[in-house]
Amino acid sequence: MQRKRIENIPETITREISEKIIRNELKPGERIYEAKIAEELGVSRSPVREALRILEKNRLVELIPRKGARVAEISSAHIEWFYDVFEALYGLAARKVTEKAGEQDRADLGAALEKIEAAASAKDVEKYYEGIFEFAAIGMRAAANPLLAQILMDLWPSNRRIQYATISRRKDTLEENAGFFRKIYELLDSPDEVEAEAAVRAYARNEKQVALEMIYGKKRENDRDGNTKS
Amino acid sequence: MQRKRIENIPETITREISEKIIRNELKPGERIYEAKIAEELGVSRSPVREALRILEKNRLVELIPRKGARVAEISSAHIEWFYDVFEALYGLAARKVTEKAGEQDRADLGAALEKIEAAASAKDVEKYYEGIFEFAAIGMRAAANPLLAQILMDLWPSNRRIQYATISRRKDTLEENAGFFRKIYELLDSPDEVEAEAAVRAYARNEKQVALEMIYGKKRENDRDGNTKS
DNA sequence: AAATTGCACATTGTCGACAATCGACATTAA
DNA sequence: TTAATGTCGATTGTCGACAATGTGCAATTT
Repeated sequence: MQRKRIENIPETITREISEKIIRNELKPGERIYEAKIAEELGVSRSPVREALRILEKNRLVELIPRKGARVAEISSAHIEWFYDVFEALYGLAARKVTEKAGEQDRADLGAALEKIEAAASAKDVEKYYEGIFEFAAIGMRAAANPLLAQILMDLWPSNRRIQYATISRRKDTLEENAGFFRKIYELLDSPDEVEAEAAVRAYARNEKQVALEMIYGKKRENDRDGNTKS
Repeated sequence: MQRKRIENIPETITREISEKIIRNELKPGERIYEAKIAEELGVSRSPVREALRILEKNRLVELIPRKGARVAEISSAHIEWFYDVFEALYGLAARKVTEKAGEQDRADLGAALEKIEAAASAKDVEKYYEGIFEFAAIGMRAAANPLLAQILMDLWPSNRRIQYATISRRKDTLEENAGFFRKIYELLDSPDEVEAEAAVRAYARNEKQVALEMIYGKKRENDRDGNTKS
């Protein structure tokens, strides 16, 4: 008997609004009214309120007490802030994975990588995103740090939002990007966790660069990048 | 008239419960009932519910849907998880501070450092904690990354909780600890952000070590699993 | 006309009541 | 005795109504 996980009402509402923000149907700065959402979905305001708190955790909305909810802004500064944190935390995750991952984890990561590469060569963006999500999720499990996992999972929707904004250009760079994952995968097996961390950090910096150039033109040169390759 | 920031009811409740958990008056694993808290404080369950979500963000309680809230566990694994994340994020913050801090920031950091050192030589633990909180808060501002700041601030109560558990032993090591902050402060001024990051990471690793030894003794030498229940 | 004040409306915050769900216990059957 | 099942109390989830607060407009004053 399939004990299907029943989705909460707040989770459903969260997903609903989440998608709209990621797809930019709800614009940055736009007000979100509890009563309006509640009526649209035929529920009371209580679960809507809870959904808005979850969306705040996901950094998709900003809540101001007694003033309400707005769709979170997104600027070049936001993108830098996001990827700097992303780099630090996924770097840590990579180091932990090389230290702790077992056979099963490595096999699962390999399977996810295949999915990523298949999607990349087929230029299937949806499948590609599914793949990197799986890769990340398996990595979280293997890193064996639930606190880290939860922080990163809370941040994932913001990641998707930024990626979505750059989706048109991304179709061309899918295979190049998949290359990062292969490299990461191979280094996760190495005995040197520093190299694995470096690979993930390089990926994060690349994502940041792509997003910034994509959205705000290429107004930033890498003066002193410090990218030491040995 | 001082336009003091008015504290929300949920914030008040959060602080109330927060203190109890940090002081270990509410034990790990203990159930927290919405109705009970609501009655004790003479409010309805709505603000209590919201307070519990905030406490979940602070990692002081764990919420399980349709089952309720429990005081978060605290084990050697939890401590390792916490300080690994702490190290990665404060390391990032340190690097950013060396890059971005202005004159005012550095002056404020210096003032906070003085407070820390004064409290340390007076062996005033409360003042010492105030000092390091200020130091961290100013650092957050100087690092100029609100996302990072918010994540770290959400984690602060967990930090306090772990430190509180080791408070008795800490009185002796206050000055040694203050030394870390002086070193960090001096390196934040150096042009080399890598060294500043390294100093902060060393501090984090030391905190982890102290907490682990303090709470779990040195029982973890040849025991790879560490699962010794009596 | 510009600034200030007061008022009306829109929106969030809080409340008490009811519904849905979970866990423990007792009852029954093998 | 032990395992399965039904029932009951306790607890969380949801609801609609009311209270408190903030916002924008209009009237008033200078």
